[in-house]
Amino acid sequence: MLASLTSGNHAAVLDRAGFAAAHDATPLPQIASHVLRVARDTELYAEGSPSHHVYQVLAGAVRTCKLLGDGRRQIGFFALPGDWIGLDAATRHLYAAEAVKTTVLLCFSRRELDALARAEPTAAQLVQSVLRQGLAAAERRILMFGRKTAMERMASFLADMDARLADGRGCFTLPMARGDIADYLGLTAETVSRMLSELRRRRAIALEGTQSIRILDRAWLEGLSGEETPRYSA
Amino acid sequence: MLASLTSGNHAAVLDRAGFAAAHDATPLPQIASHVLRVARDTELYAEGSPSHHVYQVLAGAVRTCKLLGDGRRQIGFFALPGDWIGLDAATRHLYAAEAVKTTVLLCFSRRELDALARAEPTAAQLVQSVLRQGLAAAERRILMFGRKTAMERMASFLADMDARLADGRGCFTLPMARGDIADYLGLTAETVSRMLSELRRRRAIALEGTQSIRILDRAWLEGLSGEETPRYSA
DNA sequence: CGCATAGTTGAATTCCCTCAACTTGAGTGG
DNA sequence: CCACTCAAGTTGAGGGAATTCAACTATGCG
Repeated sequence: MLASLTSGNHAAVLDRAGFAAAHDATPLPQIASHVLRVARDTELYAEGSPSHHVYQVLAGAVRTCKLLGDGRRQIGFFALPGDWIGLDAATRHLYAAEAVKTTVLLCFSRRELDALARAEPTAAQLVQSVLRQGLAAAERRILMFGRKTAMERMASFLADMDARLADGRGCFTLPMARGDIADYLGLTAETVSRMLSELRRRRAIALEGTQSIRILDRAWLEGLSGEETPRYSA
Repeated sequence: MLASLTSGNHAAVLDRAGFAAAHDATPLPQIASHVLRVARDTELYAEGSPSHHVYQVLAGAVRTCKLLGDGRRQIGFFALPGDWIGLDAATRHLYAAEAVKTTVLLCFSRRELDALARAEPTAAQLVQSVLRQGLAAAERRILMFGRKTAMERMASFLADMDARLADGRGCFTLPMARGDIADYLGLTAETVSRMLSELRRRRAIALEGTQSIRILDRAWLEGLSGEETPRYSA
């Protein structure tokens, strides 16, 4: 069942021993799943490959990405613990999925999930909800790409990461490198570096090493990220 | 029922007379709907407003858009005949929706649609499929925004419009103005105009008036749009 | 400790935006 | 039907934000 998944990459399938504990994390305990541990830069599935499995991240981080002919790369999104991957594909994956660092995932059979969704309205609603959230995230990103400057993109990214992985005191460790952030934001690694330096100079953030970030001035950062047009307030 | 929808804009609600014919166009004949005719620039719903209705375009065109504080505008997508609008919102609309020109729509109650989706697996699957297609479109756009040049964006846009509204001989009439295209592609109206002129000079397209376009060299156009990395070919 | 990779900083370039002038075209009323 | 008007579109010149290219500095791993 996992042959197609493991072939061509270095994914290691854990046995069902370490399965029970992790299993509680998913709201779909009815159908079979495997826990998967994959190393940094391992490809979960290729761009354009048929969609046989769906994953939920338990630990680590995954990037979805797409390449243009000349090597330009775009990262679709970063999946962090709790996030789903591969649910968007109807039959084939538009983007590839790769582990940003050592990552643990739950792997579901797409066919079983579809069957469950047909039989169980609750499961169908879960799928619908995940899709809707993905669409909302994509739409926010479209605004960001179309109309935001490099600094505004950086601020939006940091605000997002702060919301998704901060410890409560505004501290978090980025799982991904500068180049990944650049390809996610539609910038270059140099520009990302410049923006981070600029933010540090203005005391909006503090950097410890290259991956650890502390948000010092969240209000200013969110102001920078541009969002603010509640024409509707009912 | 339609009070909340018509208040604050100039939408005119047609009576149920012209309803039967249009009704056949939707795959959801089980639940109540109204046919709506709205004038150019009419707002269907505002950015951030609660999501009470869902629409399907029968004729005309709708743009979804979002404004930043300083007036920068981003268009999310253009809904053409057959397309759904407002299904992406969980509770509130992220983007506003406005008619690009005189437009006829089918209007469904969100509550009824949700109820139907809960009761009828077929309806749930339709919703899921619309969401998935929307997500796929958004992901293509993310790639476009992140990594494509002005000319590549223009070529992608023309290829998309060609696929969605051409008459078979590569002729179609754009429903939207240059400024709308610009805000859709994350460019300025001037740049859109320059790219179109450039494409005409290179004999890739022919312009008749400002809205009518004929694709002359589809292959070259699609090459320009950048997509071409089938790493996977099974 | 030394090497390789990742990150930072600077200088020059490029692509697109801004601003401005001009042209086209659609709609209106004489 | 034509002239008028105003919005929309086109084209050019100049400027700015982000990229590219290159050098240098950290960082982490054997």
